[in-house]
Amino acid sequence: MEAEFKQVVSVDIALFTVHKAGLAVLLIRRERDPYQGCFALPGGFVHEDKDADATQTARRVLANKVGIVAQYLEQLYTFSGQVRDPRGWSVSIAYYALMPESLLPAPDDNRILISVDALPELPFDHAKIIAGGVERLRNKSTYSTLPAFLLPKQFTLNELHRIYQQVIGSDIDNSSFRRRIEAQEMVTPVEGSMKKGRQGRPAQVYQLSDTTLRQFRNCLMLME
Amino acid sequence: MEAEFKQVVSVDIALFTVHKAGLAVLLIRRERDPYQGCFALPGGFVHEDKDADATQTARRVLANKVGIVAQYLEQLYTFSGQVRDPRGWSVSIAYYALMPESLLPAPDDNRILISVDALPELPFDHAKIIAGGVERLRNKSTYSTLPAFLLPKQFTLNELHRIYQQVIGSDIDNSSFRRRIEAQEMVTPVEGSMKKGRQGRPAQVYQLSDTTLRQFRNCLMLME
DNA sequence: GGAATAGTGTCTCTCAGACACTATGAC
DNA sequence: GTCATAGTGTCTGAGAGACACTATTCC
Repeated sequence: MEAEFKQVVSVDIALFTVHKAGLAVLLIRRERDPYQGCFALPGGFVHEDKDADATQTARRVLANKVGIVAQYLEQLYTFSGQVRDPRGWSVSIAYYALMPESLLPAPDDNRILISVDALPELPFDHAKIIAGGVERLRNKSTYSTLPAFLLPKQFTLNELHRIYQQVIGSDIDNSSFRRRIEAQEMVTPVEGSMKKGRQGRPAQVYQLSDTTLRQFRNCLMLME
Repeated sequence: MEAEFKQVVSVDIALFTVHKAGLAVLLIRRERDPYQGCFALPGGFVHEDKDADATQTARRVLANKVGIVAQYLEQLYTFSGQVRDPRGWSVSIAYYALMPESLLPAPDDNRILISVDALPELPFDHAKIIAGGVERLRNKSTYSTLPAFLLPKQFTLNELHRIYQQVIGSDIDNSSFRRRIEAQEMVTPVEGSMKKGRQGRPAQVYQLSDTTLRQFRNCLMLME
């Protein structure tokens, strides 16, 4: 009786990073049919026995297929229906994740970073997933420090400023940016830590404040 | 081989309306186990043969169990895992919907409206679904005309003002509110249509502008 | 000193909240 | 006229963009 209600459920993840001064997404070559050999988002089936919930599936896929633990992972939308997969009715729970490029394994023949402004044609709903992820990320960037997860844990304000501009794809006034970040106490200075570049004045090093990290965690907790 | 990957997938809907001057959600008495006889959100299994996708499942459930066509329906979050349902590993795609109270069937023994501030204990993840829906609705109310879907298609600005206040649960200055609504061209006046109350000056009748309706539709389309 | 990067001060314009005001109906 | 509801005008303060300015390092 219950068997007739069961569906194939998978998870797909748009992993974003900033690469070559712009927002990019990770694509991997598909090992199996359908679309074997094509580039697509990393994804996999939900396994009742291995995964406590779908978010764990997403973490398992990122660990196995990309070899990372994501700095930030958020559920995006669930796509479903008869036509999205040639194998028939299916459900895909889409996630997006953020990582600094420095913590990603080097791209190779089976794993590439592609600018979100120059995407090839993609199988399933993957183009929609990426578009939705970009929109959510850009939107959240206007009122939170989400792009900080595209940097290592410690960063300077100018690095954060640059990554914001690369995420939203347009310029932000540096002084307005600093005012906003500091007024909302989104970051805390790392005492005694200054970063020297090749030239110029050394910069104060910051990290996300406990308050900010707690907010991101609560925001996800509410839904899990 | 594929059978071991299949999951039970259902849809649950938090249907919001404004009732007794506050935001309320519809609960119906469960006809079957588990939790038979308890009040819970309307929901049902996805049927491959009847539903083109999960949003269609949501519409079918609202039609069958509540007898309505929702003015507004949006996917909220997908809950999954071993522990959320006593029958075992399951997936529930949660939606929220908005309706004017005047278009809902009268409450009875099996169908009640409960203030979101005075919820009883609820089965499954239903408390989380409602909390998530309330948060998304309140959040979207700060920058869109979403609460208009809690009113009939035509309304006066003061009716809209009242429903905003009831949704967010606090007062908004009337003149700021009108400025905002008119500046962003969210509504268009219905020519020659004035609404008389029992007393006082008659009010201009408005409806959501085509631009606004298109925006809501696009926002959903991106994800479907 | 100059070039490069980090960080600040200040002006202006816009917009939201507060709240006093006017307008038009029923009685 | 009063009461009730609809709708407007105006002041003020907070915040964003523009942009000129100072600060600290390497060479």
